Amino acid sequence: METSHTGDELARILATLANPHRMRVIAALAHGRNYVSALARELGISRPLLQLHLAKLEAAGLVTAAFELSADGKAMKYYDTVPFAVTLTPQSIALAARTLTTEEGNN
Amino acid sequence: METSHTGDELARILATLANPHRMRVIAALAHGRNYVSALARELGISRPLLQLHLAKLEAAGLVTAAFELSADGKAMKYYDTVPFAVTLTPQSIALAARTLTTEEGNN
DNA sequence: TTCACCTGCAAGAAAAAACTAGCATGTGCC
DNA sequence: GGCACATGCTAGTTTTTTCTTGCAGGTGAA
Repeated sequence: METSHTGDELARILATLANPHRMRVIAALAHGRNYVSALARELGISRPLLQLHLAKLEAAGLVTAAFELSADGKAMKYYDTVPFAVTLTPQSIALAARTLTTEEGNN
Repeated sequence: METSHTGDELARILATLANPHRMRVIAALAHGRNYVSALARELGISRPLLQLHLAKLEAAGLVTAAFELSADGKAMKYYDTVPFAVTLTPQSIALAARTLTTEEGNN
């Protein structure tokens, strides 16, 4: 299920996952999709903060968002996890590092 | 080769790997061990900066350091990669998230 | 209309990470 | 001694990330 990532993509994925709040978001969504207000209550964090983290997770391609109308006509934004599988080894890091574009330093 | 990590350990590993310089350090060391001054020249970064990154890599358990005397009696600090293999999936993240200690928010 | 729920956004404060510059130590060699 | 190489550390700046606060919009139901 995993296309190999560029160095920049991998760096972004790792940076995104390396955050307690975002790990908990992934954990919560792994149990099933949810909309942001309910998720904020479940995790005990403010909604703007959760939206920030969800935006980063979505930017990294780790979750997806979908609008849906609830039974009573409210617009709900549902988030769900994207199935991903990334294996980290010194070799996989070395391979990804070849495609890093981050400024000057090529090795 | 991988003992399962706590949430905090995993977060630290990911945060450590999510940096272009440190990815390049891993890549360089994957080819073979090296000492810090030579490594700094190879990567084209300042030695203090490299030392900072090496310290973080070592703190995360991704590289090891060993002192050695060169032929002409100079003390050299050699670094090498530690073989690691971490697989990231929504499920593995969810599992690790259970052991996060980062303050208040338990889900 | 008012209340309770959903969404979005942005400005500013606070905290953490990255990076630079500089000085210290020691060695062997010319 | 002076030069070239190795190491270590720290103080201060810059940059990035995180988080709060507060406001905007919308819906349906009492």
